[in-house]
Amino acid sequence: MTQPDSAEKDDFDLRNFLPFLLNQAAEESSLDFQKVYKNRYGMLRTEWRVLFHLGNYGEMTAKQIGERAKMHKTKISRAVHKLEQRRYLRRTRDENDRRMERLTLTPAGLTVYRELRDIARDYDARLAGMFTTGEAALLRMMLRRLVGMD
Amino acid sequence: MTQPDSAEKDDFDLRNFLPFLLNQAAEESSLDFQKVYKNRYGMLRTEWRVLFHLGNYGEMTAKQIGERAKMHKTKISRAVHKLEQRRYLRRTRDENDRRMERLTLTPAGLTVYRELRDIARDYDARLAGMFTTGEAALLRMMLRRLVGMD
DNA sequence: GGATAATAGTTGATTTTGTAACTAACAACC
DNA sequence: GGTTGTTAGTTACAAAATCAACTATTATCC
Repeated sequence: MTQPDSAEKDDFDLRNFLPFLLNQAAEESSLDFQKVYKNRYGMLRTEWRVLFHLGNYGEMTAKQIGERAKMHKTKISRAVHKLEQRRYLRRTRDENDRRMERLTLTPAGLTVYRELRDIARDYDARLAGMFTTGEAALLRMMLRRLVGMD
Repeated sequence: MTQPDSAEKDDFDLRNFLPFLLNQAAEESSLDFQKVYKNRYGMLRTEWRVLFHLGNYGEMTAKQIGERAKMHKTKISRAVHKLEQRRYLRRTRDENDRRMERLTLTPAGLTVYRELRDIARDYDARLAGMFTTGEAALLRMMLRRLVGMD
């Protein structure tokens, strides 16, 4: 592993490249939590995202979830189907605009959501525990800014 | 979108959940740069990652790349094949241990690497420009810690 | 030194994602 | 009020990721 670019100065360092670091961190930070909803509930990432949105925000349409989660509508469509099959959510067509349907969690879905939410909360605390309170707050703030949430 | 959990206090906020935020930020921050290597060189994410590792660190084996990039070996195997087809890299079997092969960029591969590296550098600067110098440094530090790089 | 286990990398089958075309319902415009 | 354009969501097909089984080579250990 010699530097091929030692002649020209290659001051670029992949290990500090933000998109790379963010991807690594995202991957790493999702892994343990993923095991829970995957092994315990047989859910995919797309599915828990939909579940979490409905649990956290309440009734939403597929469109709205797509906007908030930045997920493509086909992913959502399929996730909704799976969650419906498992009786975690119910869909009711909007009578004012019959193109869209209102999605809500069933009691069973809400139970699962609450369980996963509690685990998520602990998990988040564990991650945040790697930093001081101020640092963690700053981290969230910066990530929100990167995402355009502020 | 009413809060279904208003009875019990649901102080969990998906918008501040670190794994979610990290995923969003990673997605967002990869998108623009992805367009470059995708549209301009027809490369996949896996492929530019391998290319960047070889360009940035010099000669490596597939195994080593897998460890650093936390990519599964099948992904790497396929990415290496593609890059080889495009004559961006060359593989030579290690004579001491004939199971592995040393991967190096060809001059053509190095040229592409340098071009993408420069774009990456600019792009990174643009992202970092959303924060003060100190904040950006802290962000990188925190991400590295999350990834277990420190 | 020969059997057994481990390692580097590949291949094939399955699952998941991405892309584009589609249906159904509504909106806008003339 | 009918044509044209948009929007919500689905479906079909192609591309890519995941998982398990495989080959070839080296290491271990009796």
